[in-house]
Amino acid sequence: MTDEAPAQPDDLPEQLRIRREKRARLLDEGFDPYPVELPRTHTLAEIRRAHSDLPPDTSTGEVVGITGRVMFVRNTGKLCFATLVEGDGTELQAMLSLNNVGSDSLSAWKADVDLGDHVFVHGEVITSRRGELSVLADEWRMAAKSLRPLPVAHKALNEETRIRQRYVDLILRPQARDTVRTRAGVTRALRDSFHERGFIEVETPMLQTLHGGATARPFVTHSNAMGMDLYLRIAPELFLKRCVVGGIEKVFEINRNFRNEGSDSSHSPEFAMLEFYQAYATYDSMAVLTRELVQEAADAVFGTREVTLADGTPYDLSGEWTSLTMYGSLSDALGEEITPNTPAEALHKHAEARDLEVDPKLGHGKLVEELWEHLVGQHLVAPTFVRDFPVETSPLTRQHRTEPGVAEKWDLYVRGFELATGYSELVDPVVERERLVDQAKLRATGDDEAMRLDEDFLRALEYGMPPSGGVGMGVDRLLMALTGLGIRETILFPLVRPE
RNA sequence: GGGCCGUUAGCUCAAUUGGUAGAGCUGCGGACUUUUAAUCCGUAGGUUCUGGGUUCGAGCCCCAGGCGGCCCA
Repeated sequence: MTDEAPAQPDDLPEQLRIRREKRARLLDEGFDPYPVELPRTHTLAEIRRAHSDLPPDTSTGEVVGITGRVMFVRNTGKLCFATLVEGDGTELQAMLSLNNVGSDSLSAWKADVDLGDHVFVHGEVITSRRGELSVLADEWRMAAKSLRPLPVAHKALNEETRIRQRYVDLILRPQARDTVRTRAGVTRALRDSFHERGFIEVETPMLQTLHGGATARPFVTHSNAMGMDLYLRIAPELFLKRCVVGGIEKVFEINRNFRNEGSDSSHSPEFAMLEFYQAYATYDSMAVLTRELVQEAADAVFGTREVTLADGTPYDLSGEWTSLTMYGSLSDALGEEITPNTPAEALHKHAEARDLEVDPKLGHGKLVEELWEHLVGQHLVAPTFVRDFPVETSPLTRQHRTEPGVAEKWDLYVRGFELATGYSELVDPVVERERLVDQAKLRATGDDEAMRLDEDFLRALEYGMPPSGGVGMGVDRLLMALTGLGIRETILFPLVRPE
């Protein structure tokens, strides 16, 4: 007798112990609770499709073998009903009668089958007297015994359990299943849209010796073989630009980024990112392409650009989307003109006047963005492009062709959050080096989100990158925009602390 | 990082001022050959997140911690 022994069946909660006993009893009686193969002839959906309009109390003469998870059981003395469900949520009723399966088999059904078990049922397709399409069993077998009771099907599971045990969420909640399919439909639609336009999909490194392409803290890991630290990428940008240098003039990547930050309703430490670049495009043409991508995804998944969000409210993604400028809309919000020449002190006073706490060390560019986000961005509901950002916070973006002090960069806002960002890319290697040297200085003063100077990236630019447009769009956020769900619902298995 | 709220049976939730921890569903036993979250009768199920403290007595009050949610930075 040892204290360290793993939990014995006797120590388990009653309902878990009983299911283990049922499993053991099946084995004792010579029935495999987890058989390798079962003679399934039809999916439940196939039977529903083939017999969609049978009147009540009909016998079809068609004999089938079906499988499904038992979600409801209604046992009576000599006639048992069970609702079977398959993975996509299709339900079909199984009926087991004393006359057709015999008393031993019917008793075994009542004794051994629990909610959540996978079962195989062989029999004739019929409708019950109430008209329910059913398979009237002449034989049943356990397909996979479930050892854990399912949570009550008609009460909402709490959010933590839904995320920690997504498999249970998927079993119980149709919307959890729908979200998986919607997400797959969206990534497929994105790829289709790119392929139709002649873009090539690439996969660039996630393990990087130098992180770059965004301002964010990276996750650091270590390569034993190389004897050096490596970074999980915070963005694919610098590699995709190397692709454009190399002549892949329409290129995209859909893959994971990692940022060493906390999570909330719109942030996750790992998130799916779409980036795409096109030679001889500008931030104007890329804005059009971005809108088309979102609209085509809505078409493909929902068949409409006027989508319905999870809370039932409509959201219109159709037509042209409005544009405004960052400085212009911020000036309107403050009631005073703000330009790239407005001193940081004046911006700090505006922040103070509005009880917006900001780091006193922030310079002009970050202050403008903070103020704009707070006063304008988070209130934008309809899809809106906000254009022409401060140059100093946009180190990879080309200076505006006519407006001094701003960069040809837009952010796309949807329902108050940033969905995508687009640039006319900075391709002059000399200017790019100056910008990255400035970032390195910021880094030296303690800004650990500032960019690193990537000599190989600069070398690539020195070979000549054609004028290009580029866009990054959060795929999880695209799902949020289309469905109204939080980011932790759009990600199948979000990061959670261990229990 | 800060503030607030939550954490109780397999699941969803109660529990008055600090005084024997309850319900529904689930489970278990029984009845029932047309049910639809079947119904009816009976019955079991608890380290109240963890560790300290106050008290005659703590699910409840105090301290520290874990996990989660919301708001703020």
